[in-house]
Amino acid sequence: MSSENGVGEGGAEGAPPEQLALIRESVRKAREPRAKPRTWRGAALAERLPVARVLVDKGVLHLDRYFDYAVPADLDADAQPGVRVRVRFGAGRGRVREGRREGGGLIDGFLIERLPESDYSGPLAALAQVVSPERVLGPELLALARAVADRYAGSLADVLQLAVPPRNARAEQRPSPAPLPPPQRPQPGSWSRYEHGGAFLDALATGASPRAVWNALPGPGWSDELARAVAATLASGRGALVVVPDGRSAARMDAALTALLGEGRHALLTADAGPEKRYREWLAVRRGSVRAVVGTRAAMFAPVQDLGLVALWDDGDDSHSEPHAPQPHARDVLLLRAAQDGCGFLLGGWSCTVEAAQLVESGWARPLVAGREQVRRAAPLVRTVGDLDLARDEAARAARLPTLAWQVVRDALRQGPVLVQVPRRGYVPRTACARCRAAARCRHCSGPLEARDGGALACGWCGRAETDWSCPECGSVRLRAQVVGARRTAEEMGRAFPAVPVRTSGREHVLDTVPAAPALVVSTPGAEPVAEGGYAAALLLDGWAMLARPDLRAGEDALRRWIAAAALVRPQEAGGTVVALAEPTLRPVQALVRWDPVGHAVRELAERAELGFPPVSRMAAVSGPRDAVITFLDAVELPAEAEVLGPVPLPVTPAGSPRRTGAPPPGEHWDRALVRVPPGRGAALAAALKAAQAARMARGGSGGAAGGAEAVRVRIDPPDIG
DNA sequence: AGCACGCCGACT
DNA sequence: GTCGGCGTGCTC
Repeated sequence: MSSENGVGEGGAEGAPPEQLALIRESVRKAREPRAKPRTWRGAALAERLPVARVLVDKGVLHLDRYFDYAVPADLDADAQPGVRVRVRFGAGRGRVREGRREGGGLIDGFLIERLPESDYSGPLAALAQVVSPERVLGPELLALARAVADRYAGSLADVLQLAVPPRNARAEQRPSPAPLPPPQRPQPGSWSRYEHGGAFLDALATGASPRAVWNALPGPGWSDELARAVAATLASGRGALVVVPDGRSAARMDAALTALLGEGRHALLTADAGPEKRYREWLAVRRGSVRAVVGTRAAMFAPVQDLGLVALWDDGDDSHSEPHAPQPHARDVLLLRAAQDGCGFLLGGWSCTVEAAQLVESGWARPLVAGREQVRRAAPLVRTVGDLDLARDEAARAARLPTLAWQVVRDALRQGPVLVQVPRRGYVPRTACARCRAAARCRHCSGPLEARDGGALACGWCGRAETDWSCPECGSVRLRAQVVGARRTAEEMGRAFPAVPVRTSGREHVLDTVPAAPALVVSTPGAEPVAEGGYAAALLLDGWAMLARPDLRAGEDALRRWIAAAALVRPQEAGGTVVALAEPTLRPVQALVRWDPVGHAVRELAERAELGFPPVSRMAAVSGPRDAVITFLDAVELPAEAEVLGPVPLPVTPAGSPRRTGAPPPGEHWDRALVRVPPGRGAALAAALKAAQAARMARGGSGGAAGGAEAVRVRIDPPDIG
């Protein structure tokens, strides 16, 4: 103490400033030995590899790096790479109490690796605890999580929270069953309906890693076909992973796999199993007891050993998009896995997304499709009712149901159940051409035009006003915001066919299946029950509502939902008919009539490339209070080719409305800017945004999600961008 | 987010 | 000469 004072004062009086700084520096140095023993002095350290590199489980970006801890001798055996640990973290420099340095509270982390020494110059704190010796985080999963974090400008800790389920001691105690030997390779089954179906299975069975975009034929065959792809992969001695959008399709896959391979060869990872069961299944996969996995979104990270195939069903379903930070999409996570592990890849659905088309277009994946003859045999007859038909249809005005629709339903009800697809509430379109219903777009950046307060028209992306709009498709200068009362129509349908039972399936009550008996089954998109023997007919009532949405995906989404309903209808040769209330001149409607979702996706892709839309270019959204967004954009060192659109005000969330991820907190005024980069620059964009985010966190900006007024949210691949 | 550090003004 | 304000930066 007195020596400190002596050094500080004796030389400081009247000394020039540089010398003062020098003296302060030496004071600091003089103190170091007391506050920082160079090696940790508590219990004895592990003899070999006494340093543990730890990922501290805090999602904050500037903490997205490893910290070194000393390994006490008594934890040496358990402290292996991949285990969960607890460490003291935070609390500034820490205090010295009873000869030990103590930091702040205990927090969780993962032990990444053991090292002979640390490159950290300070003293190391000791691992406080090895939570359990179970090595949950293997090198492959770590590398995947790292890649996902980079791809989405997020933190490794956030991704690991999605990838590794919470620990459950009881599940860990139970030993997993012994692995079964590989099964026989399966027969091709209905894969023979596809042009290269048999070859695809052969490739998997012989240990190759084919990559395909599979346009599945309508009907119930898909789950058995996917199961055969899994079986072929298992037969090669490798593991397989199938991700499906919801619990119902997971249950179908579960049944198909059990039918083909029996019990015990696959794990089912879905959200509705309890935490213990879920962790037990996950552990069985991680330990190598089970080589095949079927599951919903979270299963995309399942640590399948020696992965030979990743498969995704219906990638256009938005439940494949993870709502938690950094909001990765199952398709992209599986793409990263395929790239990392060099495994097979299968992207399948009845319809086709633009992203799927891009994988084929770029040559990365091969198309796996059926010939026209097979399509004709499997698909129902599709008929449309457009404006012209309605105008000529006197009866429709009285009954509020087009004559054609009424006739088809009446006839079909003699043969079996009829599906009626009605739009979900909340599909409120913005602006579209009043004549041809093409979405109204900004002439500068092709963003969606929105009606502002007072009726002025402005771009939802770049904010530029539009005073002189005319439709580029048909030249009309009139706009409209369309509203459809299809729900009412569906109710009235029940009255139109009073002798027939009406069943409904929607958000609250989702029916899984309906019997083959005649019935009207009214359902919102995505909740359609499967009918035993197929529906005799389907009526699609949501044409305008879906197509007039300002979303980039409006056409693709509408087509996907129509096809999802129509695929449950019997083939045309068995009398199956679909009536769509939609303008037959519109592109998605034509694609439905011709049953050509792939052609539709390919044309959409070409258009997106031309307009600079994702997925051909990559976009990121930056949202938050206007000033924060502007400051942030000022600070980011964007790649040279990046283009910033906006910021523009986001709609204010009304108080009491359901909380949506990405939406501003109720009552707050937020802005959003979009940043767009050309193909190939996505990684650079993500890196730049992440760096800027980390910098602003460190600079005393308040934390991310925790209600900080200054924080901005960064989202790569924002959905609903207009 | 915490929390300790350090550099400034008011006080016994 | 010492106490305590808050602004700044680190957490192995």
